[in-house]
Amino acid sequence: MVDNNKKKSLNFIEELVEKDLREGKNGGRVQTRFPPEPNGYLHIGHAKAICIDFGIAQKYNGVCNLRFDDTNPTKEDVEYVDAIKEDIQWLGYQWENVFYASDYFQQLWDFAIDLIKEGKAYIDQQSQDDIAAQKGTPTKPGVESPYRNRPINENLELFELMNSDHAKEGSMVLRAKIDMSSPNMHLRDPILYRIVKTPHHRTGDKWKSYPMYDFAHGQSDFFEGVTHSLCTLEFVSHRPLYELLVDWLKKGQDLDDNRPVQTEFNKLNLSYTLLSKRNLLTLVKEGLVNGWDDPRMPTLRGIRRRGFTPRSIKMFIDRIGYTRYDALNDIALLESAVREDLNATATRVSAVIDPIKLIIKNYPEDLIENLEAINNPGDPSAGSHNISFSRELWIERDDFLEDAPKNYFRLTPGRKTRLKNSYIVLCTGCKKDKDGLVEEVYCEYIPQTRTGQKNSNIKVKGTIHWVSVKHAITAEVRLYGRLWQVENPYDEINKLSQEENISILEAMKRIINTDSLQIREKCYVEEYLADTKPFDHFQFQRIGYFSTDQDSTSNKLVFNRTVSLRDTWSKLKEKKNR
RNA sequence: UGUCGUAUGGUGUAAUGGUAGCACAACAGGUUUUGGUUCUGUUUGUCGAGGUUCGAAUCCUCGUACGACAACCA
Repeated sequence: MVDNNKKKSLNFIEELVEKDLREGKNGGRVQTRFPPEPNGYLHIGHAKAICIDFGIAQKYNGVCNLRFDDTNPTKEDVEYVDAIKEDIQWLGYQWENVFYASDYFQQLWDFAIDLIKEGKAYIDQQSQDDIAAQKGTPTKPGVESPYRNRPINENLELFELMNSDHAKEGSMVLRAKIDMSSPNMHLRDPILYRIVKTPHHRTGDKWKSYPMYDFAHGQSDFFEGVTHSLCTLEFVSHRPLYELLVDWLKKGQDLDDNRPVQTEFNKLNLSYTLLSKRNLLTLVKEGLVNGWDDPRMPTLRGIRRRGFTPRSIKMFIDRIGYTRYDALNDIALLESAVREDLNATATRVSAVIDPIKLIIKNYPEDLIENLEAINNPGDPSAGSHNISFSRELWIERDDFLEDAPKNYFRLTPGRKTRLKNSYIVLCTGCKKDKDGLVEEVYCEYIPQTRTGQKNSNIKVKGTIHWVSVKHAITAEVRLYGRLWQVENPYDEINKLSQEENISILEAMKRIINTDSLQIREKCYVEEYLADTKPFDHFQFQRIGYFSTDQDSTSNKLVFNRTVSLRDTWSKLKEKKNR
């Protein structure tokens, strides 16, 4: 254990686990599971679940298994199974075993037969609509199905039929006989099995009927020996059913020992971010983004491509915590976490993303100086690398202003500015085209002011970065902004589509930020970046943190902006303008 | 009009009947060859009304607000 004086307080789940351990429950065993349905890519909301599922097991010397909840073949695919595994491992977690709910299809089927024999389940042959209508509403009790008291033998026969070639989708379902007037909708004779004729990605066409989530989940937990079944708050109302089915399964034996207990925590909501799987699918299908791994997507693949690190995601999740309050977390918290991580680890380089030429009039035409650039000022062990300096440099258009206010610390005629790692220069003027757009900026360097030289300590307010024109490598830089214009896109989309009677897609189009991707094709980066590999992280000094894109090659470098640096200067400007 | 759940600064989260603390954000200042980092300081909070108690964010009562639940999805 790390010796930290500040005791970090436990979240309510850790407290529960410690209490169970103290009381000797389950023989001191802790077992969790991460149970995704393989029907899409994992997103940052799943990361929160992954961190608690695997984290609890790690912390309490337990086991965490990966279980694919693959009970609906119409939505699932192996493609997702592999992607999910990769994403979990990228986050830095490793499961003990991989299980599939489909491994338990036979056991579940046998259990269902037991229930039928005990008179606890029956076949309903009504239409979907009729069943829904009889279900009542949260405030009105339901009505019992006319098939509810069908003889057991008939139920058994029909259940067998449900798994035969003669089964017709929608013709019948198996329901639990519980209580149609329960205030809890999930207890109003929930459907246990339905007929699905789509082949399953693992069991092929062996099964024609598949268990519903509620019939598979708790039982799977029980079969595996899960002690702590952690899930999100929307399953709170499923818990009584979960418990009832486990009771039925255990037939009253050892009721309290080695029984999986469901505990719910708040799912992740992030401002300006959409995390609904359905809606994300729409984004991809409609081409509103460039695939699941688009750096604007909240999928783990998107986030990774954007340049976020596993550590930053864990830091973020650790900070927002686990509670039972349905919070909306500020995206700024995630950004601050990645800045903190990258600030400590990213190599500082120079890149000019809105170039304009700076000519040092009094510097020899063909002189090239080799200068040293510190890799990370906060970490001396990170070392340094070389950069080339010459008469013509690329600088940011922003870093010159012909008519500057007095608090502007960069190039403006008559003022001195430091060129990072190099000389102090005196700005002398610029050349403009016929439209008044600045084409070139001129300056003179001041001798003996280079880093390490005798006049290098002259006080200058501003320092700007640069890249030598002769040595620069052209690169493409992709800048990302928020994908959504509103703080809570999910709510807004639903509200819009309801109030204005438009489709979800239409509603999405209304609030999407059409300016969320800005591609800068002609940027200049220093030679040091020539052999960068995809997913490398850098700080482009004075601009932000950037990550090499997966499409980047030595012929065409491509970088993604992960997040900008904190920028008190532009904040200052904004305030003035107001 | 039911059941369940939740309310602590702008956001999130601690305090487990005993000094309302932390992170992010914001603001002010110092350091700085990144208007970055870092350091120092500041502002802002217990949903309301009663009750129990020497003492309540915490326990009780009644309100209020918000969220979840009516897929042959998970």
